[in-house]
Amino acid sequence: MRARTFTESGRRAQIVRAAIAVIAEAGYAKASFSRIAKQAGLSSTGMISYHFAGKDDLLKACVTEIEEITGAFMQPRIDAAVGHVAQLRAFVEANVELVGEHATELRALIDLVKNAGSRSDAVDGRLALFEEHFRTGQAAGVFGAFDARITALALTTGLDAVVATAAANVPEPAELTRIGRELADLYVRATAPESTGGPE
Amino acid sequence: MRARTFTESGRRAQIVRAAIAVIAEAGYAKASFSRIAKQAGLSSTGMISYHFAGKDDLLKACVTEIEEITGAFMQPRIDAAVGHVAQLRAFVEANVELVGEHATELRALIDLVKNAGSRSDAVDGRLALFEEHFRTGQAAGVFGAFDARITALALTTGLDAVVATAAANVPEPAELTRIGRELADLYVRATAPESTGGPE
Amino acid sequence: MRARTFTESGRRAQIVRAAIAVIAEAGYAKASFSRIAKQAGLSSTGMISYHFAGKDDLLKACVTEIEEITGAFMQPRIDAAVGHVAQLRAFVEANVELVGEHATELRALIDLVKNAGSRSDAVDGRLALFEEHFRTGQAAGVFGAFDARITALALTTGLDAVVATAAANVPEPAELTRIGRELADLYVRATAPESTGGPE
Amino acid sequence: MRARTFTESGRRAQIVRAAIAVIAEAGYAKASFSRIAKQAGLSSTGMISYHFAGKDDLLKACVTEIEEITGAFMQPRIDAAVGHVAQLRAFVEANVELVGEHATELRALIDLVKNAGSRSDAVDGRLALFEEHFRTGQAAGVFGAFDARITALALTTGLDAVVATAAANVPEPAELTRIGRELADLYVRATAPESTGGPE
DNA sequence: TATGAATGAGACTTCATTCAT
DNA sequence: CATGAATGAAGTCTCATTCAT
Repeated sequence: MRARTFTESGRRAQIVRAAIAVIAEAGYAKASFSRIAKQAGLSSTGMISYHFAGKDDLLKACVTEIEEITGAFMQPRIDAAVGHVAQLRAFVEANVELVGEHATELRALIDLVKNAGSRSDAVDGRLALFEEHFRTGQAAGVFGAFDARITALALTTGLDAVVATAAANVPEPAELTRIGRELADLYVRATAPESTGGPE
Repeated sequence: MRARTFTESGRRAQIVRAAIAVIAEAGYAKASFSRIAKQAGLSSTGMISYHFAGKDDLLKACVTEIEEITGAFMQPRIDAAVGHVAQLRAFVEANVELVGEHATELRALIDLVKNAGSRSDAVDGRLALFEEHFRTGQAAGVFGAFDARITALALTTGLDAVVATAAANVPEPAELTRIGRELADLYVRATAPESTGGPE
Repeated sequence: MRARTFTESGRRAQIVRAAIAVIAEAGYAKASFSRIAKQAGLSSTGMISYHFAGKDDLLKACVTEIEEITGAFMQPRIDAAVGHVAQLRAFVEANVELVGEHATELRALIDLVKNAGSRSDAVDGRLALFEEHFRTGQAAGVFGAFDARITALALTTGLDAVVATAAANVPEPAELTRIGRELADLYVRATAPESTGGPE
Repeated sequence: MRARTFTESGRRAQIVRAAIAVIAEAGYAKASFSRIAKQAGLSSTGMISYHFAGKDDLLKACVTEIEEITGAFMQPRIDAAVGHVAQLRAFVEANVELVGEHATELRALIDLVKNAGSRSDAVDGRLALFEEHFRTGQAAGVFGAFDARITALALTTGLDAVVATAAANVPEPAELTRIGRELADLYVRATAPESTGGPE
């Protein structure tokens, strides 16, 4: 059985899932109404226009759907972590771990966000979240004195790339766990306070 | 007169430059032969098909052209640096600095790579370069024991995002320099050996 | 509550009134079942198809509805006039006066008749009425020796144009009265006997 | 050989003529790119989009084309007339006479103007021309004291209706001449000064 | 080389109508 | 009666590509 979030139901949800599948497999550029209709088992593209105001509307619904799925997976794990560093690590590891369960959705989401143009509240939100997280952590003394915005940008996009690569060719669960730990280590190192062990 | 690399000449080069301009300004999705022809001052798209085997061929030529331009700027700066860490820093700083001189080309390149699908020799090459650089640096003891491939992937894409953001809204030269230094610092921290930092 | 003629009732009448409103506001070409359903507060176009055999059927019902409304207004005024000339004048003045009370319906009617194609019993009827009126008036010596058909055609359509113009931007009642009088004067002049003004 | 005005040439003109034919025969509403392409012997509607910026552009070109044709016929006849009354008569008669040579174009033009929405410079121009003609004629004492605007509106649209009717079922040339004379008589009567018929 | 014309496919959207519930 | 879904056709428009000149 497919996962289904509470915001969608019936044909509308079916179309959204078909769109996600097409975007994940064929890419954003090839995700035409024709392909999506075929994937959804619909006889015409008119049905999509019937359920959605336009292509943007459908794509937004896809993003919303995926974010609900990913949020349901990641949020508890992030909330379970205590402290700024642990939460950073939890976010990274949860995101990579997610590849094991929702590779298709993640591939679609990343492609959607890449080609979002302007309408990317989601990415902007995450970026702002990271930036704010860094700032409060810096105030608490658990992060170094780096530029919060630049760092947030570099680390979130780097995370996306690792996730995308993993999603394109899903590895074993153990390897996935290792990748998440590696990346989290990297980010923890990158954001650690200067203090003692600073070489060079 | 615009810089002209040795691989392109005459109309072909003119079309490539027009394509780069269109991609940078209107985005990959809107970069049709029509727009490119108009930008190039051509009265028909036929000339583009005459000079290029197809759209892919033209886009590849764009990537090649941009890489030569960026390479000419970055390579000397990288070569001037001595040691693995310094070269990593030089690469990052040069890439950010490049925004000041070739924002258009960088915007186009990033859009091109985003929508590359599979055929991204350039990105794969840079990724392999970073990975190899990390491995030899690790052997030399100047980098930590991280996973070279994952780290290369995260850091190169993070760098791209920072460059793209800067290119989309080019800041003052001084600010550009600061951003490069910040990012380089971040990456050096992220890749540094754990405890007794061994210099080189 | 809106006026309701005896031929229509319930949902059917509601749809007809919605259609009239849409045609008047958005124009014949934009009067799709979707728009009409929305205007009628219906959630689906299915109800329209249920109540009407097809689009033509609905449009005919609109014409009928409007004609009853306009007839109820104009007929008493025409009947009150005595003599061919006075009746001509009464028709013209009543029609223009009608703009003050049923501009929406008149705008819709004119648009409907314009795009009638062939099935315009209403217009044909009025044309025949005028023609016959002119003929009997000529026999009575109160009209000149003009061609009744050509004159009827030119005057009825000219009247429509004046009404349409007034309905599109409804003027003050006094101005409306003046326009009606002006136009009636014009038509009386145009149809008067040549030399010795024939009384009646 | 078909008439061809100097503003159009080649395929563009061919498409315009096809569009005019389709509008005249099938009506404005049915004049889709598909029908026009078929009429023009084109294999696809893309060709129309290639030559015209959009449907509006094509329709405007049709109007322009027809106006050149009609203008070439009518203008000399109007210019040959001396005096306001004679020119009014010349305009009416020339317009009706035109049915004998360009019925198709006239039917198309009338349908185009009817569905013009806003972009009807042509009709507005003619209306203004009539209105101004009436005003100057009134100042010269050859027209009565009627409202120039209302009269212009009623007479021009009445003329259109007579022309459209004739064009839909073209009568013999002699009958055409008679219709023109009848209508001109009507209009001259309608606009004549009240009492002492002052000629010119 | 260069042009302009032509093609055929495919894009998104809207429409009137039908039908099961 | 009423709804919402579904259909299939047709609409305008853009695209990459080809070809004769």
